[in-house]
Amino acid sequence: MTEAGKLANGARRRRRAPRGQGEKLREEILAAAERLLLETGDQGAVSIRAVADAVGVTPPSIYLHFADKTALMFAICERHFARLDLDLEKAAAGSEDPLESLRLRGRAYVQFGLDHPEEYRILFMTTPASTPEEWKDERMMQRPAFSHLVEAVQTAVDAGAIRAENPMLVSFGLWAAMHGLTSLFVAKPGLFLVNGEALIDHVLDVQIAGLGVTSGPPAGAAPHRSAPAAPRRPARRTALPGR
Amino acid sequence: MTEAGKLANGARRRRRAPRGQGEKLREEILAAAERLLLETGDQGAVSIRAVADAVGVTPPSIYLHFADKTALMFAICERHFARLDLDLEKAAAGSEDPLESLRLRGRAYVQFGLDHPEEYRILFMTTPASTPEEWKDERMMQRPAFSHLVEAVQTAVDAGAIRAENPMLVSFGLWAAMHGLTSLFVAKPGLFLVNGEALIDHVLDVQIAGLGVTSGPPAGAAPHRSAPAAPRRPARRTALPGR
DNA sequence: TGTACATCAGTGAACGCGCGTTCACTGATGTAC
DNA sequence: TGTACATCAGTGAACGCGCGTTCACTGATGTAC
Repeated sequence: MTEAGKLANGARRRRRAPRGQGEKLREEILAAAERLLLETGDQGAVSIRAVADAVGVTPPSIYLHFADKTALMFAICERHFARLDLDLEKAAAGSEDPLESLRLRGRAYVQFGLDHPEEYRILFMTTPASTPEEWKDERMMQRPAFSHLVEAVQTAVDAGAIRAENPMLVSFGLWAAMHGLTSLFVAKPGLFLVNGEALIDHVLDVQIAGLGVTSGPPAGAAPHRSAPAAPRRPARRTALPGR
Repeated sequence: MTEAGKLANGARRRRRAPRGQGEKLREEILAAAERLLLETGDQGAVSIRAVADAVGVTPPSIYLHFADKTALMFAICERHFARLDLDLEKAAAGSEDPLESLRLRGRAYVQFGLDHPEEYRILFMTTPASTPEEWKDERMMQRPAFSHLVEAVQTAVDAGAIRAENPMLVSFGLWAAMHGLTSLFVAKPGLFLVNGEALIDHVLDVQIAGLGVTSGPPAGAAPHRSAPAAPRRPARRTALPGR
């Protein structure tokens, strides 16, 4: 039995919310869980018990506001997903030029991952097995963060800044490239021997330059003196996603 | 108490190895753990107990051959890392042309991730906190799989096929791009609405084309009619890895 | 102004689970004499 | 050829742990009369 007014860990117990304001605890739980996620940098360390402790409340209280642990984890992500879109839109608005706008978007994306590594991991680096229905697979593509990217690509295509027969494909490609950088930063913080900023710039340079040249029929594709453009090889059959 | 000759799960008990061949169990453990990892697709499901059961042996026996669970997990990866390098080298040898060779390398990389998703996850998508010393950070860059990539890039530069002031930077960029694709395939198998093969080809096209154009001073960088090349913006200060 | 009562935010204790790991031990196999 | 013994691959039982979740309950707060 713990001393009255104290929790197991010795922290002060939270004051009970007045009558109509039970919803306040929900917010406190979310905030505490978010903080834990960032501090520990470990999704596994964010247990129902740990969150309850951090809020100053007992574990069962969590269930007054969240159906189960998964619901809690994804409530956190819901917020960050909305924020990601906001960040990207704000960054993209930084330039009128479609290409530069795409660059800004790309940089903001990586920055988001650096600012919220654990959330990024949950959103984009975890297996769908632990993902609730509404977060599955295709549903993610219909989120604003992605559809806004597709629109931005389309804008650049319309302006003639990049050539694209298929804006969706280009969007996926851009996303994959930035995600590659971001997820490596997140998973292996000490990995890159080169300057991180320079690497981001380089990847964006290559993307932008490459998109101006290719992604249509490979007409004037060969710049500099280079070997002849590689022939499209027949698709190797494998367990690839997509149609 | 379980029936003699049976295990808890009812599976046949493995025959004890003859005198000098205790090492055989080590191989069997590795094989079983690998199989479990692939079947369940869940690193968490591969427990010491589960592996022991699969081999037909009791949990303590595992400790005759591996110091702890981490040692076991990374012994599995050690094998796959070696195999990744092998796959890449074999694929790259498929063409004399430096650019095409790079493409083949890239495709083989993605293929490796598709063939061994859980191992890929452990190698490249997990946090360093759970990574033993010799797998940390920079050490990974000294592995053959990466140094071979750097050499391949250098070869392409020497042939004049791509322009690169810094082959290391280019290698990281290529790796990041392919890793982006691979890790999304691994983490979100149903995510991509577009054809997977086409996406891989597209990303490679963009990379190769972009590398021919940029990565030096952005001289003749603007193809087609496009907005003027974006000025190098000053580095935003943040918690970026690298120097 | 006082009191009985309904509401509801939260508690306390316990559940069953699977985990990694340790420790003293067994018993078949091979060897020395 | 027979027997005592050393070796060592593997066992059986238990340890303590933290986890997600459930259930009957409490007690401060506000309201009706």
